[in-house]
Amino acid sequence: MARSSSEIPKTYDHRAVEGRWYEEWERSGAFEADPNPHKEPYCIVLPPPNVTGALHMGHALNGAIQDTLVRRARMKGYEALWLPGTDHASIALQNVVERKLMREEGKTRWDIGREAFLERCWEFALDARRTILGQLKRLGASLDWRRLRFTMDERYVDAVLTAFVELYNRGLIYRGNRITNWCPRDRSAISDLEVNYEEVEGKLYGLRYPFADGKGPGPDGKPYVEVFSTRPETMLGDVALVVHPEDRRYTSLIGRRVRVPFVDREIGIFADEYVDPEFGTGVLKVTPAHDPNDFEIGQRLGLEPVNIMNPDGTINENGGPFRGLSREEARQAVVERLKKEGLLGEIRDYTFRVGHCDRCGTVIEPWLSEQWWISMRQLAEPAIEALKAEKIKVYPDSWRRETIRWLENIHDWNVSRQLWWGHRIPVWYGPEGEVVAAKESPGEGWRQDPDILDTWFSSALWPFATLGWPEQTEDLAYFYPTSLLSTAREIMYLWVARMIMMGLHFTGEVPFRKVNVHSIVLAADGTKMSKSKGNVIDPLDLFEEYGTDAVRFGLLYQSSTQDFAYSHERAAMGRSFVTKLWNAMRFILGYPEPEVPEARMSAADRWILSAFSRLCRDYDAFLEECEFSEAMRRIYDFAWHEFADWYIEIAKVAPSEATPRVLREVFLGILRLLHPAMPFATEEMASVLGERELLVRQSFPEHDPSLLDPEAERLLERTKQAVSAVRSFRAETQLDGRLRGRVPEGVEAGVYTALSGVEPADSPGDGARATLTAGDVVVELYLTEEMRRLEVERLRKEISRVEGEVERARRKLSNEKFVERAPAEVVEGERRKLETNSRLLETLEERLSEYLS
RNA sequence: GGGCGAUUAGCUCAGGGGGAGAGCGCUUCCUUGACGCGGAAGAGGUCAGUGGUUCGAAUCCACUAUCGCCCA
Repeated sequence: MARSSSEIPKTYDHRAVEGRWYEEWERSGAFEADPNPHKEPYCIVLPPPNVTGALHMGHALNGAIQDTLVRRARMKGYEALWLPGTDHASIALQNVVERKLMREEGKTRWDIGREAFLERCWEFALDARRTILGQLKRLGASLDWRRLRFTMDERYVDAVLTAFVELYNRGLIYRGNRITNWCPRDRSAISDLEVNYEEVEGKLYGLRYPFADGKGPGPDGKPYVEVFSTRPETMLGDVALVVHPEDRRYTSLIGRRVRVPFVDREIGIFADEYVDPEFGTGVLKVTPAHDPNDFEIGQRLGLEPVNIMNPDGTINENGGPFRGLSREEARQAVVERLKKEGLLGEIRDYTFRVGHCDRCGTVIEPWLSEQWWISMRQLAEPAIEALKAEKIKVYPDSWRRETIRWLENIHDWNVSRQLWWGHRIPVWYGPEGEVVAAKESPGEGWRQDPDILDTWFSSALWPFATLGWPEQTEDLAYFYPTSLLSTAREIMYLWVARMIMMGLHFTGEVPFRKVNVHSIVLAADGTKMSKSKGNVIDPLDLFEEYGTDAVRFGLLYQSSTQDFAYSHERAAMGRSFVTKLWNAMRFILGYPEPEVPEARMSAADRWILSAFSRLCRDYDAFLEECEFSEAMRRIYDFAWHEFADWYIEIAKVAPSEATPRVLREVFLGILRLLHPAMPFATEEMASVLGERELLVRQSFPEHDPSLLDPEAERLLERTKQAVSAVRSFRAETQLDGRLRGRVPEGVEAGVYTALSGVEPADSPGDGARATLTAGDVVVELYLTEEMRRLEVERLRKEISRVEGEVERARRKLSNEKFVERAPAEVVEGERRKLETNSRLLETLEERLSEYLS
């Protein structure tokens, strides 16, 4: 039921509206989607947020993007499913819970044991999940909540175990003793992608290894070999020294033996191509258990690694006198004792890069340990093919090529973690030393592997496991492959590439047809938002202050391929836009609605309908190509600067019989187009306007070519220019009063007269005449005699401007090569410009000479 | 070290071979019955620099500088 405008407040009150509409949408089942043979499917799976934190600006942006696409698809008649879920975030959540445990009870996870610890994790996860899901509702996310998934759900766990067992049985998963990125605090391996390298200012220590073979001093006459290293403590695990085979300085060293101080071990000196003769002394120490390159050298030389460290980063029994010390203490102690024994050489300042744990910041130890690995080469091949063949489109495309590059250089994936919160590896060790992979224990006396899987192993199955895989469900058949995945680029490798590989492996199809890689929302100062910098904006605060739609619009408006700084200013812009629309609605409510059958349309009516129809076409195309920023710019511009600034003004002063209908129709069209991006405010406005059906269920406006009317558009364009010319004239001359003038040719007379306020007249009488130019329109105003001098001045200025135009076109056209090689329409355009400007110039000069005579 | 991207109005950003655009900010005017979270009219850019390709370059190419982000 429509209300009259006087009862409606001047501003839209988001606080009173948003919650109500979300409930209404949910109640009416607007977000529910099920296999429907009469409709085309459209499906997006929500990148599952971690159950560790709250909604941040990145979630808000990505949510706005996905919601816009899903709501649009729904309105376009697709069976559109946006599937919600959350991720258990193994290492991240475990870290949070461990810290909490330490803070509140002073205990570690080992103090309370695996079972009790997992209980705490569950408690925390369920609680955090409630928070973040509630926040997604605040965002307006049109998710089908009946289908909520969690990576630790029973069914999901089954999918994870099924996938592991299948890969294992195909020989794609193997166990290997290799160098891993070890986090001593977590006491777990982590993946390459979870290591952050940072530059640190450190030292390079000269370490001296005395000869132990009794063959006298080295080529430099010294009784030892000096080697430079940033990590003296690792010498305890040295198994060899190496020099470059072509390094003449050291040829005589090859084959000799030296003593490793403190641990009573003699090691040989070998040749290996890996050595950089330019670095340090050109001699390298080899510690295979604590460096990936050394590990490889050790293998080439056939030497047993010596592991000197415990899982917690302390020195183990192989470290001789340093046993029990931490890495840092051991370094100090080794250096001191070397010094005492005269085995310490030069110490230099040295900057190098050290890996830190992505989650807890601890310095990563490259450490030899037994882990489960997935061979990636075979899995990557089909993914590379699919990306090359563009079976998956990526926006922007540069990320498709980046992902291919990464896949082409892929390393095997370490999937085991020595953590507790997550999917326990379904490998069982039998009493006779058997090893099998199975979802359940093969029987009495079998022991399950204590490790769990990398979180990304389970996330890699997300697009199909959420739809029921490994069962061949109706959902899976209907909604898979999904339509699109929207994500931040920082997880392209970590997650997206792996979903593609796993999707192709387990279902034979790509998991999604499109990938949208969205920008990063930076803080107002242009740097990354971070808690430590204190520049984080909480989207919930913005929702509260400006309204959710305003924030969403602001985000989409700035979301192109570049990262962007988001500030209150953008949200304020969105809010102003909502207010503008709101007041347009109030105007329409108060606008009379005479019932005129077969009402004739004016040129202005045809113009706005034509422009609207073009908007429908362009706006939809931009959304299709994930160009959200451009789409928002278009509709903002149309709604504000065409519809409100001009059409509403025309409706006030020069309406036709059809204007009430067109006014309402176009405005409702704008609301429908905008609904996917700004769901709450548009739904509210449609309701206030008395729409019976919820906007969320209405259809998306389609481009209607029969409404295109280039002639009406040209006519109104000229009329607007003429009106603006008069307004400029008024502002410049400060002539506020009534103006008379001839109605220019080629404009819509009624509109021009009403909006310019120029009273039509046929002649200037005794007075002066002002000649204004507006594009190719000449506007004549009749002025009093006193205005003559002013007009002479104005005319001179105008003439010199137009002369410039004529000169410019003439120069271009006199360039033979231009006429010859430029496209015909460009040349034609210049000719037209020359012609109209010449005519204009003639008119202006005529006027001037009249005045001067 | 390798790769990718950016450098456009005071600020935040679009655009992407054929006369520089938006929002905010700034100036002047407006209590016009949709809207001051507004209206009208303005001011303000050798589109980072240097070469090149082209009839024509802010736009394409190369190099340089500065700043990001990825990967070693």
